[in-house]
Parts: sequence; C-alpha cells; structure tokens
Amino acid sequence: MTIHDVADRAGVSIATVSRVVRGTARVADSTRARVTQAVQELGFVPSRSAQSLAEGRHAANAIVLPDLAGPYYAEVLLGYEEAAGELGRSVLIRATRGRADVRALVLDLAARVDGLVILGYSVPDDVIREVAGAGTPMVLLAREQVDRIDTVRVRNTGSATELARHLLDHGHRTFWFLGDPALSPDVHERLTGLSGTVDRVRVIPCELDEAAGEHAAETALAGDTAPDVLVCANDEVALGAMLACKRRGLRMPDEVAVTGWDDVMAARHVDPGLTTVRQPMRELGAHAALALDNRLSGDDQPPYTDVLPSRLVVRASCGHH
Amino acid sequence: MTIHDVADRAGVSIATVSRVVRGTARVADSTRARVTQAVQELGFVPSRSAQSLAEGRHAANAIVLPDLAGPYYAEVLLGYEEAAGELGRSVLIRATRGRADVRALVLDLAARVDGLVILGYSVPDDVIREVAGAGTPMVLLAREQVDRIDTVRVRNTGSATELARHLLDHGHRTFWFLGDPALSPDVHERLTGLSGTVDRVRVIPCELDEAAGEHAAETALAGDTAPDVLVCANDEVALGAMLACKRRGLRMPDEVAVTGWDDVMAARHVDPGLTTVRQPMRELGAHAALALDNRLSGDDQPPYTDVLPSRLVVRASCGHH
DNA sequence: TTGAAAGCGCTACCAA
DNA sequence: TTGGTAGCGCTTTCAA
Repeated sequence: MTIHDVADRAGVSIATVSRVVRGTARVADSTRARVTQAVQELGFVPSRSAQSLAEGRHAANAIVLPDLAGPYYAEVLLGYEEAAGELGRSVLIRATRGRADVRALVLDLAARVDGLVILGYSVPDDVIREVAGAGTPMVLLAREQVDRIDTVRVRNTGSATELARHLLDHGHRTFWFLGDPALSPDVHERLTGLSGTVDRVRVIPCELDEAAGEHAAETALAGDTAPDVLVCANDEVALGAMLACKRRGLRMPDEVAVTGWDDVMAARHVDPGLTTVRQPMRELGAHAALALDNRLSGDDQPPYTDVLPSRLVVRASCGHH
Repeated sequence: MTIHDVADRAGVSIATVSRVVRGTARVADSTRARVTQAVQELGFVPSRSAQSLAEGRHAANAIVLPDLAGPYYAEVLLGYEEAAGELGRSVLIRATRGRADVRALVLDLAARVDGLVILGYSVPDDVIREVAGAGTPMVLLAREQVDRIDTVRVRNTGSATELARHLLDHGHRTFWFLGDPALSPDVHERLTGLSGTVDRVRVIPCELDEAAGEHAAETALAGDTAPDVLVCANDEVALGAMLACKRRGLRMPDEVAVTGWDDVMAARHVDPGLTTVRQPMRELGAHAALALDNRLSGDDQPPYTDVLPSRLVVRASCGHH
C-alpha cells in the first residue's frame, strides 16, 4: 500500500495524490474526489519514515527523565505530553536510571526527533553538550543551565528559605536534611536554601524514595542529637520518615516535625498532614514543550531560563498553629 | 553529515561504511579502521528515517493510555518503558483522554512504530479493529480481548469476589459501589465480581479521581440508606470518600468501611489504612512489552490472554480484626 | 573484500 | 491543474 497504488487507482500521478493528501496545492475538485475515494478504499496511510526522510523532519520530540517512578515524573510527563500533543508532535520517552549506556540512548533518541527535553540529572553534562553541539534543539528541565540552552525550572532556593523561616518561627532549632543533593539539582538547591537560612544543618544523604527516607530517619533518630525537625528532600522521603517516627512512638509534630516537597497525593492524607512545598509539575512539563516548540519554529530569542513559582503548603506536620 | 561524507573521507564506498557501522558483514581490518576513524572524526550518526525506510522497520513501539494522571498509569508505563528499552525499542506514548481525534492519533502512531500497546478504553474497539486489520501488531492491556488480539490483564472479578467475602465476614451488609463501570474494563469487572457475591449493590457512577470520589461519597452518605461499606473502584476514589466521611465526623471503620483498588502509596499512609487490592502494575506493562516483542519477532503462537495475579491487602478501613 | 546501483515511499520543484 | 522526476540517506543485493 503505497502512494503509487493510490495513484494508479485514481488514474493520476503520485504528485497529485501527495497534493490531495497533504492539502498543499490546488487540485481540481473532480480529481480530488477520485483521489480521496481511492485513499479511502485502499485505506492508504503515508509511510512516516518516507515522509520524515523527504521532509527532513520527524514531527516528534522526546523527553529524557531519570526515572518514571513516583508522582513527580508522571506529572511532569503528563504536562509535557499534553502540550506536545496539542502542538501536533508525537512524544518519545526514555528513562535513564539504571541504564549504563546513556550516551548511546540519547544519541539514538536525538536521531529520531526534532528536539529533546532533558529532565534533571538524567543525562551527563558532556553528553548534553555533545548533542546540543551537534545541532539538536534542546530544552533543559528542572536543572541548571548548560551552555546557554533554554531552561525551565521552578523556584527552589526561595521556597527552601521560606520553609526554613517558617520552621524557625515554630521554634525549631535542630535541623536535619534527608536526601542526597547529588541526585538532583532540586535537592541540591533545597539544601542550599535551608543551609543559608538556619544555623546548622545535619545532612543524611539518601535516595528519594520512601524506603530510603525511612532508613535515613532511623539514622537521624538514633543519633545522640535528637532531631527537632526532619526536612526531607521530597514527600516520599518524608512519608518514609514519618513511618520511622511512628514506629518509635514519637509524636508529630510535638516531638519531631517533618516536612517534604512536591505535595503528592499522600501528603494530604497522611496523619498528621504533611507540610510541604507545592510545585507546578504539569506546568513545568508544558512549559518545556512550548519552549522547545518555539525553538523548532525558528524562534530567535536569546537563550533564557523560565522559572515557575512554588508555594509553601502548611499542614500539621511542622508544628501547631 | 551523511554516509557519503564518511565514505569520501575514508576513501571507500557507502556500502562499506554501512557494513562497518552496522557490523553486518566481513570488512578488512585496515578498511574498518579507516572507516571507524572517519566516523569518529565526523561524528557521524545515521539518519533514523533513512534507516527505517530502507529497513522497513522502526525499532520503536508505542503505548496508548487513557491518561497519565495518577499512580496507576505511571507504574504501568514504567514497567513498559523499562522492558521495551531493554529490548532495544524506543517508546512513544500517547494519552487520549480529552482528545477528540483518537482515530487520527492512533493511525499516526501506528505509522511511526512496529507495534502498539493499547491500555484500557483509550481507543474505541472499531479503531482497534481497523489498525489491527491493517496489519499493525498489537497487544491489548487491562481490557477485554478484541478480535483475537493478544491481551494482558490482571485478575479482577476474582479479587472482587474475595474482597466481597471478606467484607461479608466483617458483617457488612449494605454495599455501595463508587465508580463508573463504563470508564474502564477493570471497574466493570470489579463491580461484576462484587454484584455476583453480595445481595445487592447500589452504584454511584463517578470518575476515577479523588474529587469525584469525595462527591460520590457525599451522595451516598446523604441518602436515607446509611451505607455500611463503600467499595470504591480505585484508591483515589476511596481516598476522596474517606475525606467525605471524615468531614461528616463518621468513624471508620466502625460507622462506615471503605475499600479501594491498586494499593497506591497513599493507601498505606492514610488513617485508617486503606484496605485495597494490590495489582502488579509494573509487571503488567512489562508483560505487554514482551508479548509485543514476541509477535514482532515472528512468534507464531495462537492468540492468548495473559492474566496476572492480584492480592487483597487488608488494612484497617474495612473493619476490626 | 569491495563497489555500483536499485530500491525504500514520499515531497516538492520544474515543465507542460 | 497536472505529471515527471530528482532527491532525502540508507540497506542490500549482485558483480567484480
């Protein structure tokens, strides 16, 4: 089933079939009708590879994420897919966590799409430079800018400062931070904001999931300095930490306060409600899609960084109000 | 940067470059070395569209889901992406919720990939038939079989029966079901299993998110027949329902019991803990990827349905133990 | 072991 | 308004 079959059936040339199918040029009504009918009857669908080859474009973009586990990435992806879909672009995804050959994965992806979105630390800086240098348009998401590539992120240090002040107002003084700053730019900045605001922060680096948070909290609670507040890198870590506190029979927030980041669904349902920072995750994804589309449309703006707002969500886990 | 540039630089024909790059045929060591070096120096990456066109395949698959919101889809997608990635296939995704032109979306997708996975009611049956009929290999996921297409799903009716028995043992008698069976095959089967086991079920159809669950529960609680147990179509609906119960000052499980499906993260953290049914969501995605790969590899098995197990997870929300 | 060349299916330019 | 045709960049026979 190729364009030739349609052309034969309609008694026209393949050029005319192409014109009718794409609607790119004036075609006589009668001719159009014949072609349209042939297309229908044969169920003709143009070969996408042939189109891409001839057009020199894919009408597809990709997003590379560290992972797909947990609510955060899913929400970002949702925002991205929705926006990209409305712009008429297909979306490819790729998670790199646990993959050894990230460079190869990204190069393969770059060859399949018109543009790439890179989330967090899913791809090493040198690979980013390489791919961008090779001419693939890119947008960086939730991470520092590299080489003047457009970047979309959310306010992080600021919200960390706001959270720290709030905790100080509650009278908290002994701060522990649960989370590994090396794992994500977000975590790094959150810790920076916290450190810059309170006197001293004890850090327990840990992965960003519930089990790791639980374990890290155990460590904190077992030390000789009783933690006063556990500032967790994200909500999943915080939920794990709350489990550890409960197991020890510690009352929250009286004996220990706990806070998170992201405002995932569980944050609202856990008891006590988890104080956290709400991030516009879908918007993050959507903005990335739009930014990329702008570049692909030949937008000539200077490189920019788009910073989205975040908001402190105060619930019961940080102290009484 | 095409294969010709590399050929010129290495002083060989493009055929030889192709051989070296793909490793498909015997090439003299010295020649191979020259070509490899030229590839390096030029940073040559073959055009994916040209390859696809010449090879007649894409080395990519797609998954179509109703939506990306909530933990369920994200987990399935995670399992799928991981498995497909390891099989060396890129993955395209598409969410259809709220899209008017589903048929067009799916046809476009089908033209870009070697095979398609369709989750739940994301695509109408007639479109599924059309695409499958046109020759695109497919796997159906978490839905009824159509036209003898391979299908992967989880045990649903059975777990519903098990749940219902458990609730009967607790002495519950007035059953309400919150969720719209028309929205997903899973919901449909859950209701079927429940209806087949208990005397009478009152159904309040609602969307499968928290807000809808909250609202539906309000309706149930406002009626003259005080609900005894709210069997919810999934955990998000159940969490919403719990919110509604709490707002009314109803004690759970004493005055109302609530149950869900999926065992999302919040189910464990909410108070009281939510009794629910655990589904192997990642495995679901992974099995779909493998099933599709089998077909694409020319597997000649008769069409089959792969049913994964599910497990009742009893917590406090269904009654005292 | 290597090269020449015929496709793969489509787009878009140039003529008619 | 239409047709012919030269690419798009690669894979893979077929000969040498």
